[in-house]
Amino acid sequence: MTFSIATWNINSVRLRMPLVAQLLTQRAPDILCLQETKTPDELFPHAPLRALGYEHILISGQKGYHGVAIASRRPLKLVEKRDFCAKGDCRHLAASFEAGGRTILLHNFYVPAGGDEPDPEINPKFRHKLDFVEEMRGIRAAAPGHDGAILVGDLNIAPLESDVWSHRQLLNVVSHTPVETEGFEAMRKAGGWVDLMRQHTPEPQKIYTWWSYRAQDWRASDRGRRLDHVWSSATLAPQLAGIEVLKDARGWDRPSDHVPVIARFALD
DNA sequence: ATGGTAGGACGCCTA
Repeated sequence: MTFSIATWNINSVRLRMPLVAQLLTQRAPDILCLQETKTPDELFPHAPLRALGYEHILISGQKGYHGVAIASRRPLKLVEKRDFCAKGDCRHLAASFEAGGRTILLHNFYVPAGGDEPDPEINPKFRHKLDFVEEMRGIRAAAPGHDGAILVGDLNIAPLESDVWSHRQLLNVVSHTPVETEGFEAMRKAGGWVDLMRQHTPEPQKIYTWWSYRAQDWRASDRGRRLDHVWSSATLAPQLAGIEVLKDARGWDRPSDHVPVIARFALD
């Protein structure tokens, strides 16, 4: 059997529910992970997701900022909503589900963007981002009681040179500074996670999942970054059948500045 | 070196 999971920073789930419906209708992933839903739980748009067959929905939302959600065709069990950095932000959901006879643990993350100034001494938002990534070391790919784990989300860091349009020009830009990229890769490896997008599309091929709203012509200038990620435990990495970055979604009507990433697994 | 756009909520913060 094949199993697919999509991740998308949607930048307001209420405003962009028509785009979510378009994605689900066109690609029908088994599970959709959303970030930046910007919607308190009591106002989350359950009905259109259920109507499309996504009857199992977990949400962690707050008014105006952040917020993550998981919508699934198959049953989900809530495992954890962890309050990273104890700020009360809604930036994490963990759930387990069954696929191909395996019990899989899924983490959905929205890592803080970190502000503009890449100095933790003068910018508390950057300090928060570094602390958050450090705390993610506690999230392990080897999960007791599970046969494998998947971690997706907007991690707001582009770790490799080929994850940005210009490594040299972004070295001092938040999302690609050495303190972020080195801490990020160290955290990923310490947790036992495999970077599935790079397993499927090795360096030096460029991968971008985000293009700024501020570009005059995002497609022409193509100054993108890979801020969204799909990781798995080593137990699931050999089953990866493909990864697709839906660049076209950046050109949809009133788009998010991030595009969906869909991973497909072939589970026996 | 700078400013550029977008969303939530309605002044200004965050991305």
